Amino acid sequence: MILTKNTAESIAAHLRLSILRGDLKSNEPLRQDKIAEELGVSKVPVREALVQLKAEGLVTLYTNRGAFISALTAAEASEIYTIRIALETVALEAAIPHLTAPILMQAENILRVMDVETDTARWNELNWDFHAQLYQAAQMPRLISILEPLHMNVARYLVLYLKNLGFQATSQQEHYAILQACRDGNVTQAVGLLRQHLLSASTTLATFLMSET
Amino acid sequence: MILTKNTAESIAAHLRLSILRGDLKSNEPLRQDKIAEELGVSKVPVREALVQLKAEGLVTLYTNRGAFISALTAAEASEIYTIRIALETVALEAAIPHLTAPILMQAENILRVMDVETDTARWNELNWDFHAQLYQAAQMPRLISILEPLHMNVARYLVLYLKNLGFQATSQQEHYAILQACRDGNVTQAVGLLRQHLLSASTTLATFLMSET
DNA sequence: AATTGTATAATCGTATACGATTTATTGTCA
DNA sequence: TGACAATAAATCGTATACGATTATACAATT
Repeated sequence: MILTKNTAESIAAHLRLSILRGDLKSNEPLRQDKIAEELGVSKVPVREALVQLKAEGLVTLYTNRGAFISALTAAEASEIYTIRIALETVALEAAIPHLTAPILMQAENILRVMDVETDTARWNELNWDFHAQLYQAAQMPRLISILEPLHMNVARYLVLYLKNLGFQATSQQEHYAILQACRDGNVTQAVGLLRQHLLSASTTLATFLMSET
Repeated sequence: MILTKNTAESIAAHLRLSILRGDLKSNEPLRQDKIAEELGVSKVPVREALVQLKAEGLVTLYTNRGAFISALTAAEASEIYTIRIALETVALEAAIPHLTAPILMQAENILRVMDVETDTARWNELNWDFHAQLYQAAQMPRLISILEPLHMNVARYLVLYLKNLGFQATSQQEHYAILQACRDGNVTQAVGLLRQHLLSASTTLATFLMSET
């Protein structure tokens, strides 16, 4: 019943983290033999992992040419945020009635850790943890499984921008505001704040991607 | 640059169609050896196809136990429709300003074919073709790639219900109404009609899934 | 009769091997 | 020198083989 991680899933998790952490950059080729050798496995599970990552949009597969880290255009980033806004507002709206004290406490704890986290990649992970912590109360696992790869797709670019400015500070203010609205059970305000939060991240990323040629 | 269909993708397409057409029923096991033998290939590409279908939610993989056609509970079906409503209304809204005469014509042609189509499985495919025809004008490929498997997940159950009642007739009326609103460029009405259209399908499926014990 | 244990069969997961395709390199000719 | 063909190298895609895991059948025990 429990699905123990097999080799392919472990490889996928490893590659996912490498992409999120920026160790693997956009358009970089992922050589099956090389990955297999590095991890001490054969190509077959590596290929299965790549198929999985392709479904998540993190890599692009070209037949007989191999796998490459997907690059995001400004238009694609904008599309992802449009989707995220549509889905995350639904998730939060559905979640708020089911938020309990322990959930809110845990969400706040994540924010407190983020306040003092200096590693941007780690901060990025915690960022999603905070959002996911709230959304999971909606009891919509498929919705979350759709959101997760969308988040990762933009997060790996945002992480490059994080160190630049006061993005993290602004973001944290918005997080605390959203959390407070959730505590108050104010659905309209919480959803509105979340939309603004995502929109500001969207424009930040858009300008960043534009500047990159 | 062009991605020619490799063996795994062909197998995935074949299995997808078998699931949609109801040849493979819920909870039915998918034996890798059997599929490989039937299609005259080895297990490796079959496994890659199964990983792909798992990502689409059509099959569930248990480690060392194999693949099974995913079964849908009433709650999961409801969740899928919640997601679809959120995304498809966004898609239609974004699409309407870009709808051209040829697109509208093609959409109407699909509806005309559906009017006289007796094979429910084929009708089901055309149903998605109609919606996708409109959505594609939104220029949001990732949104459509998310919607497609969601549609297939519920369509394979709806097809069982189609023959029963005047579901198809009602559905077609709604389709024509949506199309007309699109022609008029009336975004509010089109989106409202679409929401109603999906909601009625959702309740239809919910009652059907409830009746199945 | 129900339950536990064991042997056997079925099935899965992955390493290895090899042919097919693409990419890089070299060499030839205008 | 530059374009282009031929060859070599790298890489991919898939079949085969085999150990590992799980399911099944049946005997032994309580």
